[in-house]
Formats: sequence, structure tokens, C-alpha cells
Amino acid sequence: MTDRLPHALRSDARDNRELILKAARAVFAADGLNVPMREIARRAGVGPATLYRRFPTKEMLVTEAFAEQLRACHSIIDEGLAEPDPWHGFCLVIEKICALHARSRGFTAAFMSAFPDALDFAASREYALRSIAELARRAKDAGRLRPDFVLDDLILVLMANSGIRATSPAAAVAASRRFAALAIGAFQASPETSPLPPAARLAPVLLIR
Amino acid sequence: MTDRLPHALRSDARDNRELILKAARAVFAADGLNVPMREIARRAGVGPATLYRRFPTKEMLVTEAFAEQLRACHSIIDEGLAEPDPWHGFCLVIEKICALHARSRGFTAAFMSAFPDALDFAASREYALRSIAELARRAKDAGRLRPDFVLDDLILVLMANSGIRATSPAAAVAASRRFAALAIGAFQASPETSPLPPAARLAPVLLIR
DNA sequence: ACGCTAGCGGACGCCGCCGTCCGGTTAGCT
DNA sequence: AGCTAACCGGACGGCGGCGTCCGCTAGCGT
Repeated sequence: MTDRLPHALRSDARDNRELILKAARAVFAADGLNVPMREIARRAGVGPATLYRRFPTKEMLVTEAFAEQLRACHSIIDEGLAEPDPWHGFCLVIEKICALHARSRGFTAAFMSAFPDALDFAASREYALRSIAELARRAKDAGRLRPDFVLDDLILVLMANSGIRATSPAAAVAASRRFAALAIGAFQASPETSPLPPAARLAPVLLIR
Repeated sequence: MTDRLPHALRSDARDNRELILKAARAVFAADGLNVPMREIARRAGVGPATLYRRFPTKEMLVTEAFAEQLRACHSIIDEGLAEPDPWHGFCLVIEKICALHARSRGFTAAFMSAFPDALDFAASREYALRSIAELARRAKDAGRLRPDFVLDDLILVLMANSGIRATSPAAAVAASRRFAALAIGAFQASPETSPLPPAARLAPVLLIR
């Protein structure tokens, strides 16, 4: 990943860095991205200066914190692509990605955000979307995915999924699972589907305050 | 409505009150509820003190500002109930309510009782949900709505709809329209629907099932 | 063991929002 | 016209988040 080494960190610095990332992951998952930097420092048991020293901007922190989830995202998509039945693969991707996003609130925001320069995220999102487009094409060819599906519909579903809130994380995950099932039902090709209204372009939007 | 009159306002006070409500409606619709009170005062061309004098708490302002939309909401539901074909009425309600919510970002938050105790809103939401439950029951009996639909699914769709963000309001409305159409497709009874995962309880104040 | 320097965190100044007070203004009544 | 009370908005103190500086601590190389 970011293995540029101007010269390696000292041991305590590396420990603190991990503490910060751990705290950030927890709090971003629970409360989204709009948490004060100081709150993360507090939970990490670290002074504000240390946090700012390691991650001068919140964007960098977010990028690092969600690197793992981003990899999980790619795994899910690769799994879907590897599936012999493309429709099955497509469904799997939707289900798993919805679950992933439901589990951590901030991830969707990070994934959807047009960070001015989150090089990793932008590229990753691009790759993910491109892969899913390929999967969708195959599922359409197999006659299982409705022909008027467009990639923006997936973005739509992910955004919508991020709108789901519940009292407990468990309830949110459950709700998200049902939502994914409904979405899959809506995307399934069927003789009785009526035509859809035109799709709207959903350019990346800044969700981070 | 709130026609208690301790003793009527002076003309200039009444004018300012209207200016404030107008500004609040505009800014709440555009930016959601998380705008500084001062920003509303600024846009209304009024001092902060005047704003606080008329609406001591933001909740009061929100309630007043969205009273009209709340009435629109009821009209939509009554229209849906009046429709002879219950499935058609059900679709109409989903489409129109999604559009209404897409047009003003803050309304969904207010409707979902993001605020602790908005007495009017709670009662209104209760009525709305009860009515829609009745409509759903009829649509199920007509064999058009899938039998495993529950009221929480509607909440789910409304929450999801509120997650949709776009660069322009127009794009958001368009996206919301397409989303509503997809949701309707997902709710439609069909021989080939597969069973859904269990529903999750979403709203804390849902007294009816 | 010792020095050197990377690293630490408390403290600081800045800014924007909050809710309130008070001296000046103006609508409305006679 | 003139009085009075309702009303106005600028100004104020408080609070919390922001990003940075600096004197002290402790890891690491010899």
C-alpha cells in the first residue's frame, strides 16, 4: 500500500499510528465521517498533535482507515466476476456490498465522496464500477438482468442503502439485507416489468460535511 | 393549525415571521436541517434575536416550516386511498412521496422524527403510516402487492430515498423518480419472486404493524 | 551508558455558532 | 400629533472544533 519510506517510523510512533487507525475505523463505522478529529485522538489515547502529525488531513486518515474495506470490496467484486452464472455473481455482489456498507456507515461516504485527491479511492472506485459494468453486461446477455439497467442504478442503490438508519447496528444490517433482496428483485428481468423513468447521472458528491 | 393567539402580532412582526419561514423552507429544502439558525436569519434579512424571539427552538421552526409539506403528504395519501384500484393508489403514494421528499432534503429528516419530540409530526406520521397500512392491505387482497410486504419496507424505501444525493436538485428528483419505480417493481406481486430476508424494525415509534 | 533526535501532548490563538441583553425604533391607538 | 409598548437588531460572553507551536520524554544507535 503506502509503503513509501522517507525513513521508517520509530516503534512508539508506529504503535500510535495503529491506535489512531483502530479508533478511526471504529468511530467512522459507528458515527460516519463527520466526527471531530479530536474525538478520534481522544479515543486513541493520543494528543491532537500526534494525530495531525500522522494524518495532516482527514482525507488521508479516511483513506488509510478504509483501505482494508476497500480491498474487501475488490474481493467481493472479483468473487462475483469469477462466478460461472453472471446473474448469480451480480446478486452476490449487491448483497455483499450492501452488507459491507451497512456494517460501517462511513465507508459509503468515503466510497462515494469526490475527494479532491484520494488517488487510491478514485482509482479503486473506477475499477470496481468498471468490473460491475462487465458483470452487468454478462448478466444482461444471460437474460436475467433487465436490459434497461444502467450503472447509475447501482450507485443509486448504494446511496439508498446508505440512507438506511436503525437503532442498532444489527438492525441496520438486517434492514440492509432485506433492502438488497428487494433491489435484486427490482433488477431481475421479467416479462411484466414496465419501462423505467430515465436514469439520472449521479456524479460523486461530497458527503463529508 | 397553531392558531393560539396570546394576542396577535404586530404587522411588522408578522411580516418578519413570514420572511423567516420562507427563508427556512428554502434553506431546509436545499441543505437539510443542519444549517445554523443565523444563516436562516441572514437570508431572511432579520437579526438573530428576532428569529429566536419567534422560534425559540429549531424544532419549532422546522415544524412550522414543514407544516405545508406535511399537509401535502396527507393529501397524497388521501388521494391514494381514494383511488379505486388499491395497487394503483399504492404506487401513486410511493411515487409522489418519494418526489416530495426528494424535493426537500430536510423534510424526510423531520418526518422520520430526527427531532426528539415534534408532537405534530409524530401524530401525523402515525396517521400516514396507518393509512398506508390500510392501502397495503387492500393492495395485497387484490393480489397485486406481494404478500410478504410489511410497513417497515415502506420506511425502508423512504429512508433509502433520503440517501440519494446528486449534484443538482433536478438530478436528485430524477434519480428519486427512477428509484421509486424500481421500488414499486420490487413490491409488485409476481409468481417468480423469491422469499425475502426477515424485515427489521426501523422506526422507534412504530406502534402499528 | 550516553547523547541525539524523532516523537509526544498540553497549551495557544482563531473562528463560527449559540442564546441573550439592551438601547434605539416604529406600529398602532387616542 | 404624540404616547406607549411591542419590536428590532447589533453586540456580547461562552463554547467547541480547528490547526500549530514548543518544551519535555523516550526510543535508538554507538
